[in-house]
Amino acid sequence: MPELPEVEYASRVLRRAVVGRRIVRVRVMHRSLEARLPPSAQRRMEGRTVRAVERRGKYQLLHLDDGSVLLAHFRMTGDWSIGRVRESDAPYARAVLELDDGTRVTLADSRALATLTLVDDVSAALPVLGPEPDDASFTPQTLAALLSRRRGAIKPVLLDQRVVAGLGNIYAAEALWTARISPRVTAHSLGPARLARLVRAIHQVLRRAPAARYSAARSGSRWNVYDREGLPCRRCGHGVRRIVQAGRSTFYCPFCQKR
DNA sequence: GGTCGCCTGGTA
DNA sequence: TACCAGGCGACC
Repeated sequence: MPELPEVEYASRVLRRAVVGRRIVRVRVMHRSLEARLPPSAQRRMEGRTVRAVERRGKYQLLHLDDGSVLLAHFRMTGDWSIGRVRESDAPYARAVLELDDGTRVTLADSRALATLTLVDDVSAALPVLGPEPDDASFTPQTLAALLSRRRGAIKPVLLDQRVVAGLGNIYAAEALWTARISPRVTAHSLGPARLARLVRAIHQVLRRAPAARYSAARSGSRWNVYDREGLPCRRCGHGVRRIVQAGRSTFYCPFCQKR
């Protein structure tokens, strides 16, 4: 999935295409999606007008005019493809919204892990999410409070959406590199100075993230540590290491990211 | 906390 | 052929 900057960009693309438009037809072309968005929900969406599009963490919320909300989550490989109803389906099309102006919004998702759910009560349906990284409430102090009882390594903790909403595997690694903090440090052991660096680093890596998809450029050249195993650290030249934490790859510089 | 499963595709 | 992948929820 895309992480926060990509989802933010996708939600803007979606907003431009759908707000004020009426959904005339819904199609679901993949079994696992069909289970989450059954024909009854598809029928219910047809004829509804999209009032607004919001983003919360990596979720996109399409507010419909009957009060229901379509929750979209891209997981690893989802994305919107905006086209016209008369065109042939986009590659990896898993679901389609056809709009009254002839626009076709496609959920394109090679791995088919993305989810669409129609809900009446968003707060009941959404998991608890931490602050948005750009929210004023995301500070070294509030982060310290959230980490105070976390005895695990900081990197997997940063992926916990209850701590901060929207960070994923790439930008968690990038932020720790920027803050010169080892991904293996126990979360609650970080003091005020390092927490301040971490908050600043999270802001910085997200702000500098390109809006479009990762695939737009080659990996290894666009990040400071992510996907750079064995390559020299861009800061100190020491070899970047890859370890596995909570089943996910972590890339870091064992020399200049301190424990 | 860690591990697995969900799905499918790209790459070594 | 095997391993890896931007996420996350269920399970121990």
